[in-house]
Amino acid sequence: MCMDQKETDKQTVTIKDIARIAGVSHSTVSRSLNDSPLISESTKNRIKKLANDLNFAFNASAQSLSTRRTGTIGIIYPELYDTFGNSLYMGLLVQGLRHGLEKASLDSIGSFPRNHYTAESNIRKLISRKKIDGLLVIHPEIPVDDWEYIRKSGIPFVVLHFKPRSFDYSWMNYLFTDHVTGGYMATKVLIDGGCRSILCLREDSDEIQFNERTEGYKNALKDAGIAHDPQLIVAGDCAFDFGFQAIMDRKNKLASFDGIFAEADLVALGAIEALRELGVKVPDDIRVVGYDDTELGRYFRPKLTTVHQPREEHARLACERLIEMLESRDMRPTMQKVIKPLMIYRESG
Amino acid sequence: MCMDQKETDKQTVTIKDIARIAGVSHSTVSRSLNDSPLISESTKNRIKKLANDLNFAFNASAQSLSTRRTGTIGIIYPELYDTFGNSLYMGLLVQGLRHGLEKASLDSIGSFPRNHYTAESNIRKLISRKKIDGLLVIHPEIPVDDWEYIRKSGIPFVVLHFKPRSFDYSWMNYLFTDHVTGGYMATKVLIDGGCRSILCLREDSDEIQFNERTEGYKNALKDAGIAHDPQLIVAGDCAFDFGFQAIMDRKNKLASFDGIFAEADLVALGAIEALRELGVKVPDDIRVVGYDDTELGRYFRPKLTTVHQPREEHARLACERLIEMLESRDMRPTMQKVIKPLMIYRESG
DNA sequence: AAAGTTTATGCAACCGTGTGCAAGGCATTT
DNA sequence: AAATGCCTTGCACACGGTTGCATAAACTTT
Repeated sequence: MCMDQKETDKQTVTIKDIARIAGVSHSTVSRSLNDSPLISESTKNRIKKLANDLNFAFNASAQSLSTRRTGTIGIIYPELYDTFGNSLYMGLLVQGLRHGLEKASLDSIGSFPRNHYTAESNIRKLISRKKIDGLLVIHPEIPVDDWEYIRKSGIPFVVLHFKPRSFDYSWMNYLFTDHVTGGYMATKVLIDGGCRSILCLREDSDEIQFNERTEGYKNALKDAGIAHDPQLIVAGDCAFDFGFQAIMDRKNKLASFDGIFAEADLVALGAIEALRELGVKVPDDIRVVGYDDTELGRYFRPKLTTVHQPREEHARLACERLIEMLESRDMRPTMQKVIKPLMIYRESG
Repeated sequence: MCMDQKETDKQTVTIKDIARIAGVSHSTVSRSLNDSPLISESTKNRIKKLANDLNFAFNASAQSLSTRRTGTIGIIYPELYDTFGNSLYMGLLVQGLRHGLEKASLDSIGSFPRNHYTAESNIRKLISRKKIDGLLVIHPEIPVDDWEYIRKSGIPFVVLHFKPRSFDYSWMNYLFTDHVTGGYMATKVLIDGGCRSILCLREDSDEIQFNERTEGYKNALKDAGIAHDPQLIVAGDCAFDFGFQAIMDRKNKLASFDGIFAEADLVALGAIEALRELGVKVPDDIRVVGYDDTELGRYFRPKLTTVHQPREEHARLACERLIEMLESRDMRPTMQKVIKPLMIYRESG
């Protein structure tokens, strides 16, 4: 009597349904839809048309179970709200990765290394439960046992942006930025602009990338024959307030430096704001160079001279290599790139 | 002789392996690990211990195929790089959602509504292929046919932040911000501060949320008995440069307004920068109020007075409702919330 | 025309897990 | 001692696909 029930409850169509309607076996349907050369063109076309008419779609779970391919990649990246500058950079990088994966019809599960609530390893869970085919890792703090697990699992992966600390990455496929060169270039800009005493505002952590930036800073000074003054290196957390406060703390000895290398754009902007309030002109009195080339630096006046990390290129290359690994199953570290950053000359430095 | 082969190639352990080793059937293992009351405590414990020793993990695909549950939620959200302000807001919101889902052991696939390369609908694909159990939608531009598809599919979902245009959302579970009130509050702050001619810098689109903000602006003027001057509403794309340029374009008639309501923080900051260059004091000469409470406004001087949207609360509530729907299968729109934003009083307005 | 070859299809097993139902074992009841 | 009932477990099928192998049909070759 009531047809609604049947209409509404209609299960989604499977290859068996198609097989029944077309009067063939479900194997034939499977092969047809997968474009197997074993099936005649005429049958294939008939089946394909039918599948299309019925709005057929493969059941991803069933297909994965059978093929051992999920069509999903895990992207491990840090919480966004750490620091503002990073959050944007990270967002854009992940965005780029998503696009790269999309091109190959791959979905992406975004995740943090550890579960926020149970301290369980999200990475292990995704791998062991076979939810993903591969991994893109962008995180400064992957625990050693997770690295170990990733390695043993043999899952294809590419590491981006953050060099693993306390774990050997020489066998991995990776893509980093040469922050030594970045720090060097930034400092060089200041030196070339006539600065002789350069304040370095750096992140207060032993994250490799910041150490490298500082190393580049020191190298540039040395090459220019400028004695390195440890007093001029100040550490804090990479945020606007650190830059602002660092300058305010020194308002009575502003003459002690004539340039500032801030290891993050946001810190540079904080410093500039403080200088402005103190009536110091940037870049006329003090030059300032940032790092990261977040959109921020383009907006504010004076426009920020900064170091650009080529995130689009990073994202593209990483996806390409990962997809290659998925297909070839060849995990050898054929991509170990350390990309040189780019100096963006604007007004502040 | 050579055991390595066997050790290395060891397939992942399945419940059948456990069954064989424990000398029981795989059903017993399945039931034990799922804590079925049908199995005796002693057997359960034995099996669980064994599973643990063997590092067993369920195969997600197999489990999904059988249970029709993937444990994965799709999050549809816009490209990050649209406008800077939005990108950050979006990132934080998505972050909050991830955390909410994590609490219930749900993974999340992030996606855009349309594939960037093939113009195919990512939403339909995720649903039809049964890759996800539910959907969190944060996007101003979901195509009508996608909405239609979502509705027919019967999949649980919650809409956040963007009211669907050109599609009836009265039957959906949603969580929006009351931007009329937001616009009203922002404008009221200016009026209370003594402003009588308020420039409104709005997004040049017919996105509902911006229309609402403008509506609130008009309402506030009306309530204050101020005649509304259409000349004072200027549209542009919500970015720093729009705010900057809008002021620069009016540098000869700065006396024609004494307050600015910018419908996005970034626009407000652009305007403030322009005013600063023109020697106009904020808030002494002209008051400025922004919208969104992106971290930006906290940093720059004068600190931005702005309208805060409670994203943490949005994220939490949305996840709770979605999880509830997943469990109860009751899709009725019991959550239709329009949350009032919060005025953040700082220095600029 | 018979044998051989190619092409197209179906059968059945498999991927790893969940679950209704039957059945065996044991304790309790009559 | 037989009947009853509960607790525990296994069997077998289902979930929706893929794929090796057998086989049937069509086409060549001699």
